[in-house]
Amino acid sequence: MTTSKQEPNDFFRRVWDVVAQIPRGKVTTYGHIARSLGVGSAARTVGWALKAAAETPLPCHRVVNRFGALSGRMHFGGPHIMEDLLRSEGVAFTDDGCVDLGAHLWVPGEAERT
DNA sequence: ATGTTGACATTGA
DNA sequence: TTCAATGCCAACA
Repeated sequence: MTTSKQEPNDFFRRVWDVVAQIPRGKVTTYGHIARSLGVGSAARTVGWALKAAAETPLPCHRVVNRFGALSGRMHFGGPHIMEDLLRSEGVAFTDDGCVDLGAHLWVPGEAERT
């Protein structure tokens, strides 16, 4: 008790849980994560969770916006960090500098299919 | 304490 | 078809 409730609410934890399940070389989008959580519209909050996840061991660099653009690359401590990380994992980029979702888009739940 | 912003997405007109 | 408004949750001013 006491007070301490420093840990974030379940929402953040759920987002982190999904992000932690993203396989290497794959990427997912905020909307798919939000949908997997059951909210579907809280994509913005998912972004917040990722920002918090920036200080966690979660592969937040595998999460991009719906266009496959590395929206949060600026929060990694370096604008090229995210891109370099994804490339290092075997992710392909388009001429637009976005991730090839058509080749690396991973959806939560599809992998849980026992 | 309240209001606004923010790593977005979806729906409505 | 394209443009605008709304929804969600948390942190910051």
